[in-house]
Amino acid sequence: MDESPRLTTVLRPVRAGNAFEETVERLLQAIKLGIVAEKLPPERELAARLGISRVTLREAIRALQEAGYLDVRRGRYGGAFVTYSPPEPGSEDLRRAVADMGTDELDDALTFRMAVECGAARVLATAALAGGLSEERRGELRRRLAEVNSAGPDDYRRLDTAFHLCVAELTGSPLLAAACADARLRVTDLLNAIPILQRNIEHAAAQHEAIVTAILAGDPDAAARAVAEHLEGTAALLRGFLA
Amino acid sequence: MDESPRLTTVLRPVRAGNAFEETVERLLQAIKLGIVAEKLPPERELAARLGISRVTLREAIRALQEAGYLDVRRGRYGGAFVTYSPPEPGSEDLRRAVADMGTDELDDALTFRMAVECGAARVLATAALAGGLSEERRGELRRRLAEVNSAGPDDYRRLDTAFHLCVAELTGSPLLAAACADARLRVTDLLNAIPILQRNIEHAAAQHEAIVTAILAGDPDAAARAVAEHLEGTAALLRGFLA
DNA sequence: TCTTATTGGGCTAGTGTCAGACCATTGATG
DNA sequence: CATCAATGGTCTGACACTAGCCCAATAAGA
Repeated sequence: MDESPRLTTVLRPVRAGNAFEETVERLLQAIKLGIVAEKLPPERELAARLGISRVTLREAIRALQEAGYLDVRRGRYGGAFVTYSPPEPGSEDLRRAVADMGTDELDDALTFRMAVECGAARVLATAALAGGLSEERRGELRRRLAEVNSAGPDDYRRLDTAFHLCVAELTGSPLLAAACADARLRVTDLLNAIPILQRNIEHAAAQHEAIVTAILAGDPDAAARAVAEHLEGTAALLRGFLA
Repeated sequence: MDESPRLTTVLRPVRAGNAFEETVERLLQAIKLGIVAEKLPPERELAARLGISRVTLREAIRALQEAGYLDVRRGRYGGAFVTYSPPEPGSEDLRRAVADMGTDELDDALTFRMAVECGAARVLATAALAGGLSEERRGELRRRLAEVNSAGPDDYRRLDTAFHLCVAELTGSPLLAAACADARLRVTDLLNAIPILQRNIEHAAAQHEAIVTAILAGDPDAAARAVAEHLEGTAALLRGFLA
């Protein structure tokens, strides 16, 4: 920090870029995270969701179409269909992705993710402790866990994302959910560049298990620790590519 | 959540409002938080910081001037001087502020703040544990603590804000610092509506002490617990005005 | 008293973004 | 085979925002 840290923290840019760029970014993230698996919502609805005009949205969609992420078809039952499958990763991709990002930005993203996800798990466990977690919500958490644990290599990233976001969303705080989604998005490209090894999946499964157990048991400290341990594995792997 | 939670989380609005509104909001927050104590930076510099044009910034400044928050003077050594002191709070103000916000939004803001601040404290304590916290940074934390503990009623809010933000900023993650600032901003009006009692200050001082002790000792769980306990006090007070 | 650097005040031309309306295409369904 | 609802494609007028430039005021310092 140059001068007064608080000043640069609060007097930071009010917008990240123009509406077009932000929209492209957002849609790309939704696609890469597998949140929109088949096709985007209709333009009119999507524009309303994103709080932008249809014109701007269409520009973004066209950009993604030209980049090969979408196939747009007209007429009833038409729409913007997702044509994207994560590329086969190689260590060269990862090195390039990390290099594109810069080490400062990477550290920032990883630290941010660590904080918000630990915080979310902690909040959720506290809610469970106080009896504020309905059986229905407990069930959803268990279901997401089972899904990611039984996932094959193709679905793994998507279901892993769904599991992590689920924890944040179950807190009932849209702000917190958005922060966790944002944190995840910032490392998506990096994660996609890491080969998915069966050994890693099994390792992660045990950690996911521990997270859910701690949350359902209403143990905030254990929940945060479990998340921290889980994320530290990924972080260490990524940071290893900086030397 | 209506349908797919993940969809509404990621496909949320890309911008909160127009540039003018966001700028007014941001400046107002900087003023109310006491981050700009005397006067704003020169228009040209401030516009660059906020990533907006000078025209838009000037509109925002004029709005704040007309609302009585700023006194703008021309010429060298001129500028936009802060003319604002937090009003004497009364319980009526608080009830109105809470009512203005709505209980869902309040819960959201409080949950979000709990998560990010606990997360930040946890991250910082972990860094301390790993020896990643220089003596200089430890000193700054202690200094902020001493400042807030020796503050009078007039300076209390400002120094309390500075202390909390300091924890987030010492993690070295701008994203995390911004999230904590944002979380704080969302409850500023409510906090300002609570009368500052000497008893509360002393109570908070002990909790601040516990937070710093846990962080410097490198105990992540204790640090998060201390923050949680501290914030829960405020949250309970605010939530009490909902019945 | 004069100079000068610094700061707010104001203007213009150009671009980005929006809301809303209307057109074109498609495929399921009667 | 004709209809029609849903969806993308296109246009227009209005407003928001920007970059860059120059002017006006002010107070410290020569």
